[in-house]
Amino acid sequence: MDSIQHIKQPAGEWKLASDRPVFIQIMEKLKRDIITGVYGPGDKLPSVRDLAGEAAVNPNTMQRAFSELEREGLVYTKRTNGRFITEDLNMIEQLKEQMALNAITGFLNSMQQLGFSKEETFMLIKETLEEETK
Amino acid sequence: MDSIQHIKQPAGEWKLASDRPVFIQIMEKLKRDIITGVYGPGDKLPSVRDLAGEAAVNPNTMQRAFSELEREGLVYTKRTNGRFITEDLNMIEQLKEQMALNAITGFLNSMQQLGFSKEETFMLIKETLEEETK
DNA sequence: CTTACTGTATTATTTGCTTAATACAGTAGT
DNA sequence: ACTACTGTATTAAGCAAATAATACAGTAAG
Repeated sequence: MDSIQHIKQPAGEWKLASDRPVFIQIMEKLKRDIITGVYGPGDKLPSVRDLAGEAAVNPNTMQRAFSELEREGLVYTKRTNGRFITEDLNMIEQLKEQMALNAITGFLNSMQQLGFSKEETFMLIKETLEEETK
Repeated sequence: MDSIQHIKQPAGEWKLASDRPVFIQIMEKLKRDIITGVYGPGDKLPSVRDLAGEAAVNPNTMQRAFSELEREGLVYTKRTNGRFITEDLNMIEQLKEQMALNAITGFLNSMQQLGFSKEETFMLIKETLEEETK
């Protein structure tokens, strides 16, 4: 068994922008990966160094993102063994609902600030979705 | 006529977050104010110093926001006299459409990244709007 | 002309994010 | 036991954003 090593899915790209703190963008991506099941409950995560290399950031930056995620309870650490996704299914579900709610209210607020009424916003969304389905 | 001075609407609050560059947030707010008509085409804007005081930021930061807006053509400067909103109605309309499009596509992307289908997203928006109207 | 206001420019300092280069203690597999 | 891997900590450096304190030239109003 000389280490085929269960290579995990690259889990999408890491396209990190420079207009916001990188460690926050990393947190957001990892949250999405948890929500969408790229990483399942209890799964072991790649090491800080590996992920840092994959995302082309400094290990310290990746470490910081994980520290925050751990503070929020989404991952936990086995001392010198590795990091794992929480097994609290409820927490994951709540995370998904909360992020969706944030996206929705944020969007509606933005549109309101631009002067669009609820009806107008609704119609624009409807049209956009219909066009994309074509 | 001793200057009642046409005191403009405070144009909303300045709630600036610390997770993104302040000068960008200022630009966004001013764009919204242009779009929604808080500042009309050709209107004279308050001075850099006044706005900086109102927003509780350094005059340099406000100046930077304006420099960028001017680079984009949304405002223009009369040397030592003041700054004015563009009179190009077309440009303002395009700005509104582009910001709306950004909000919409950004939102739809976010929801997709969270694992929601177009149908689910549509239903969630619909429900949210219906609840708010109650 | 004088005064008070414009936008603009300059220099210095601080703060937060990121990178870099190490180092250390504990664990797993051989 | 040895080796390779964990997470973690430390120190130094660089960078961009923001603040602060000025200064200057042109305009408008008295």
